This record gives sequence, structure tokens and C-alpha cells, in this order.
Amino acid sequence: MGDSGLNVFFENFLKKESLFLEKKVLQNSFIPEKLPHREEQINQLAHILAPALKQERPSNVFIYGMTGTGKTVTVRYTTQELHKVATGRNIPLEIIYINCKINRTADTEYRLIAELSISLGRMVPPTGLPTKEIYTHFKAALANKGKNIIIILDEIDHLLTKAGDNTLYNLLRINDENLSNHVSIIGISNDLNLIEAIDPRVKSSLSQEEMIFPTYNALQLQDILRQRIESSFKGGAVEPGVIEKCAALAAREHGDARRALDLLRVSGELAERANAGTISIPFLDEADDKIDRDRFTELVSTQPTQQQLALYTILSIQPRSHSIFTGEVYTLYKSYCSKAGLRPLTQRRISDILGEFDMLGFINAKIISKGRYGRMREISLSLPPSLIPRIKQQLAEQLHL
DNA sequence: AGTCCACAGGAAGGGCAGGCGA
DNA sequence: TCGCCTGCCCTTCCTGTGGACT
Repeated sequence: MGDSGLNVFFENFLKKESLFLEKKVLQNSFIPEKLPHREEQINQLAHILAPALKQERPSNVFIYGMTGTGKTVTVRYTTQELHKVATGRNIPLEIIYINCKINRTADTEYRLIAELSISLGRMVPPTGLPTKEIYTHFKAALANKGKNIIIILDEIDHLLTKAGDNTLYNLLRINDENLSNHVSIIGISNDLNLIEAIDPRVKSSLSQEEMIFPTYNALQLQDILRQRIESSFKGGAVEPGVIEKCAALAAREHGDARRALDLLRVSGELAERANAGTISIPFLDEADDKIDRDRFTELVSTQPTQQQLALYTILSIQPRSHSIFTGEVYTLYKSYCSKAGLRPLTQRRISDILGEFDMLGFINAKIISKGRYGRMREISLSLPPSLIPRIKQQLAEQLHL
């Protein structure tokens, strides 16, 4: 495309009518005015938090549910409403939301406490101080506020794996020594197993109240989609049948509302790019592919070199249909290392990396015993098969293999 | 009943980078 | 600028273990 060609393209781009009214309605940070099929949970949470309005300390809450079951949005919605009422009546109330997964803001004890202190308006260095010191800052910041404070720890399972339950234990104990204000904690997690494994003292304290969010079924997802479509797309932009299919695709993945909204948004973008006047089912299918593809290629390309090499090793074994075990991966990994001119990591480390891959959803690792012939991980790929050649290719290029 | 394989995964610590105060 | 602290990645050394084999 020459200069003038580009020019025409941009001009046309501007002239083109968008299918979207407000795209942000489909983003998962958006908090709608109504949350269909979550009335009960909102109600329950409201009951738990209401004492804050009377300057009493609400119970800690532990919320569990799969991804896309509306945990975060329900909590944000409810606390937002609570905050509105409190502000209207001059009741001191502070609500801090922290996603323990984003930007590594809270994957260590230090960073979490630093982040909390900053949220309370106290500047602290992002690293460098002894952990004890940072608690002193945090307590000082709390003392300044002298009111009810609700801390929302989203993806708290991430905090637990990274920082350990000691962090949470220390945080939960803040109330014991600090009388001028009340700290309540809302923990949100999508991994129930992990919570079962934590220190019982932490568990009982954190889950004074427990809420479990059920997954949405296809019909409920349809309601959610209809509600969002109303304000996100122009009238008639979405063809009949798209909502139903979109809900069905998302319901296939344990009723994930986030997935449903992403699907709709991406198919809208694809339709726009193709100059189609409406969103039809083929765009939806394309979006379904694209979302998987983007998620994994992004994840793979941002892995450190050694991790990439380990993944490449697994991918290159995979075409053979027999199951793969740790030993085979490690042996082959070492040979690829010499090929790529890298010093191989120890088996111990690779073992951990395989564990990370399991967590990331690249592989499915199961520990099995072959009796006399040892105990090891049985590895199968959980990447979408259609993506494997593409990812392998991408890794080969990045690793110069 | 006991052995022993081939790892899993815990504990401790080394080395390094980034950020701090002095 | 230096020494110091911490988190992170990694190694070393270690103990634990399900079940086929003897």
C-alpha cells in the first residue's frame, strides 16, 4: 500500500460507521447497573457488609467460584453501593481493591503491604525496606484513617502460592493490635483446593463468612449478553442466533461469563474489520479461535528462555501418541540445550517448571507410580491442538533452533 | 514382606539485580 | 558511591513414596 493508498484507508476508516456504541460495556472491568442472576449473592454480601455503616467491623468473607462467575463484579458492585451510602451520610469507610495477580503488585508479603499502604495514601518505597518496617508504615497509614477499611483481595490464591499463608496470617492479625479502626478482608479465589491447604488459623479467620458462586448456565448467559448488547452495540448489529451460540460456546467452558463477553466483543471487532454490517455466526467462530490463539501465543512468547525451551521440548515429543514422563522430557531437554547453546537447568528446577506449566494450562501433569519403575509426572498437552504447530514454530524462531 | 526405582517436592543457601539510605 | 536489604532464580542435598518386582 502506497502513501495515497494508506490515506484512502484511513479516510474510509473514519467514514465507516462503527457497530459499537460503547465497547467498554463488554470489558470485564465494567460494572453494570444490574447483575442478572446474582441478586441473591449481592443480597448476601450486602448483609455481611452492612455493619460497616454502623461503624462495626463486618466479618471477613471468603468467596469462591470458577472464573467468569461474577465474583469480582458482584463484590465491586456491592462495595461501590455501600461506599455511596457511606459517603452520603459522612460515614468513614475505605474500600481497597487489590488484584493479587496483576503486575505482580501483590505476590509477596512486602509488595502487598506496600500496595495497601499506598492505597491508604502513604508513600513507601516499592522495595528495599525490611518487611517489619513496611508493617510499621502500614499501621501508621491505618492509624491516620481511623475508620472501617474493607480490603478486597482478588485472586487471593495467587497471593497464597507466591507469598505463603504467613502473609495472610499477619494481615488478619492487624485487628488484634489496632483498636482505632477495623479491617475486614474479602478474599476472592477460584481455586478451592488451595484454600483447603492453608493454615487452619488463617482459614477460620478468613472465612468467617463463605460464599460460593455457581456457574451460569447457557440461558443465564444469554440474559447477561442481552443486557450488555443493549448498550454496547447499535440496534440490529447482532444477528439472530448469535447470542444463543455465544452463550453456548461459553457454557461449554463451565459457564464463563467473561468468555461470553470477550467472544461478543472480539466478533464485533472482526465484523467491523471485515466491513460487515452485522455480526453473524461465522465471526463468532472466528473469535472463538482467535481468543485461544491470542491468549496462548502471548503467554508463550513472554516466557523466559529456559521455560520456552522446556515447552518446546514437550511440544516436540507430543506428536508421538504415547504418554510422556518427566525423565524423557529432561533427557531431551538437555540435548536441546546443547543445540541452543544454553546451560541446562537441574532436574529439580525443571520439575518446578513443569509444575508452572501445569498451572498455566500448557500441560496436564499427573503424578503416577510405575511401581518398580519409579514415580513420575505423566504429562499430556492441554494446549488446543490446532495451536500446537503454530506455537512450536514461534518457539523455534525465538530460540533460534 | 520387603526392596527399590525414579522421580516429587521440602529446606537451605548462593548469586544476582534493583532499590534504598548514608 | 558504597554497603545493605530483599526478592527471585537456581542449585545442592535431602527425605518421602506408590506400587511392580522378588
